[in-house]
Amino acid sequence: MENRNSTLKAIADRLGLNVATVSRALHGSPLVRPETRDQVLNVAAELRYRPNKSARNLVQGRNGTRFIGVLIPDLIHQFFFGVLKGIVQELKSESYSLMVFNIASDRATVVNRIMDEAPDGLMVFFYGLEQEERQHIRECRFPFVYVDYMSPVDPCCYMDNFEGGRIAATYLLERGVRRPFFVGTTADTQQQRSRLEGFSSVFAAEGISDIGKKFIEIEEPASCALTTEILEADSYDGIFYFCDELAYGGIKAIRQTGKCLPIVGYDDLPMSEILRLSTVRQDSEQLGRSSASLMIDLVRTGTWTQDMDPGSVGSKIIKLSPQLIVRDT
Amino acid sequence: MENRNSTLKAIADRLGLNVATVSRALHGSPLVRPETRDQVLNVAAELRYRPNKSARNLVQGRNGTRFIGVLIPDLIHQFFFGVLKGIVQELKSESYSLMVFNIASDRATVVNRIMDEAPDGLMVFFYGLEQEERQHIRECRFPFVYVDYMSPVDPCCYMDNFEGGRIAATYLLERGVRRPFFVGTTADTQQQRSRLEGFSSVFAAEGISDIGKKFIEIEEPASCALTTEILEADSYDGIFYFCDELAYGGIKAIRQTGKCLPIVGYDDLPMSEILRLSTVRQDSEQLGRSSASLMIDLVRTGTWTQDMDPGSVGSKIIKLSPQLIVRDT
DNA sequence: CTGAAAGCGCTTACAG
DNA sequence: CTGAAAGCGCTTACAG
Repeated sequence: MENRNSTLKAIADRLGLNVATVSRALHGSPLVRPETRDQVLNVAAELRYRPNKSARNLVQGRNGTRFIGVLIPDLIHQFFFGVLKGIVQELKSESYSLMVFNIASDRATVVNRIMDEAPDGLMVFFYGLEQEERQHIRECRFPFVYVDYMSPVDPCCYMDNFEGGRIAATYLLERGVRRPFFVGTTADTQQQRSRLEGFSSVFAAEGISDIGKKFIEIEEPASCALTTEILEADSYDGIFYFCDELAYGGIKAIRQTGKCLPIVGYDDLPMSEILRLSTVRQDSEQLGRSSASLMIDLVRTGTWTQDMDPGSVGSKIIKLSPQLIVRDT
Repeated sequence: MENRNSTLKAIADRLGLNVATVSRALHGSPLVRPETRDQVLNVAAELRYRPNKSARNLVQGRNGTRFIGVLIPDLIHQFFFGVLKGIVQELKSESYSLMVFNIASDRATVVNRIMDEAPDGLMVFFYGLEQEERQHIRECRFPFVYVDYMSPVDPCCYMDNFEGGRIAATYLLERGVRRPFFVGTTADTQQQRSRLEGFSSVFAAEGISDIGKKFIEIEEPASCALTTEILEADSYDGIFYFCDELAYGGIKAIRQTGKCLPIVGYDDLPMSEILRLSTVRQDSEQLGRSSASLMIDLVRTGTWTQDMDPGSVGSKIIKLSPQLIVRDT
């Protein structure tokens, strides 16, 4: 029950003034007698007057402050922090604020909420969208860009996960691994599939097609337990973890069991350096910056995705490369 | 040069229709002939028509979607991520979006931008506000709450830093420390002052008033170098770091020099567990959740800070306690 | 210093 | 099915 806001008119009536005068008083115009102003201010406070933003924007010819929307899932993954940081950094030199929409809040209505808000652009940072939701977004009346998601037909900024998988495989291969294992997550994402494909392709080229796999929640204990199993079974001689967070569990297991084999993570989170984890680095901040930069470009040029011709989308797709970081594992 | 948006009228004129019809067509009203609708849709696309949100909101009597603003500095500190995560989590069960304002974007205008946006509430998460800026915010026409900042006269949700300092001191004291050192940061914040006061008070009670101090940037190498100096000078027998990120440098220095002394950090970032750092834990997510919850309470009850009487502010102040985590350092 | 009036762009009864 | 009109709450010339 949102109690109806009081209006200029309410204040004016109360004081026997005209709305124009009230408006002026509220804006500290010099064209109003101090006593009048004070009266107005008092009544305004009493009535808890809040100006109607829409009315003001309408008359002033601006469509509200400019802002970019970002659609994310709950901030579950450390990696998101870097991305968000990059976005915020890039946006700060522009006069755009950032509106965060949480897909986990109310999945069914969030896209409508976004449309209501009509952001100047939308950055979609969520892997699990349904086809229908994608289409819905594509039809929106503002530009959008996928962040960390590869789409051949939409503007996007993504990390080359296939290449990342290849890098990990090559590293393990060079360290003598012949029976590789992949520890993934239960979320079947494009990222994971690509990494695994890239990873497999390298081993396949060496005639190694039998890759162990298991998919678990991103939790250190789970990963530690799984790694311990792997170590004890002794059937694999190297592990590629979908992400560093999983690899940390691996490090722990290796320490505990005293056994040793090459492992490689993914992301290069801050703590990986300290743990001396070899990993495939994704520069999350750069991803954020590049995405935001692309977004702003689209907004400035008014490039609605829905009426871009397929040929020109290509120039709006940014691929960033991961990088091997060799440390002690 | 924001090119003026085309309006309903533009479309109507182009087709010799009335704006009402165009409006209906755009909303898929059944009261419009399919052919007319298609024409309208085509012209709308061609003209890149975007409805004026302000006008629509105005006529529909809603003041735009509800959202909470959060004023933050650049996402520089890991700790922020947990807080943000907590806020987003808390907000998701409510129908509020989150608008992020970066104080680092344009310090001079950001408060005005916020006022323009007129959020339903503002969460201020920034330690370094000027007195004047505080006053400005206090006069805003919406409720606000300070996050992780202790104010006796404003709604706020903060961690008890004095107590945290005491906890750290007590821990070191018990481990036999008599010549403590404090490694702080160059940013002279309320947080740091309180921690240091709490820390000092415990040692003072033991007749130890000579506490070494140095203030540096939050960078691992800097902290490592400083710690190395301290270790080599051999004048201090225990170190309290303002935050875990600084303590990590300390751990490194201890490892490198082979010398050893008790150290304690602050925050309990995820990697501290793995590094086995003893630390004073702040539950950043809880801080986020509690702050957001307080914010929503204020918004719902329409509690403007500017007209709360001092007596009742007390109930709008939430103090959260840090907690000692004993590990190997 | 104050008021009456116009108009921002839209939606929605009210008439046809 | 379509149009003419009113009105949302505000700001700002234009008159006094």
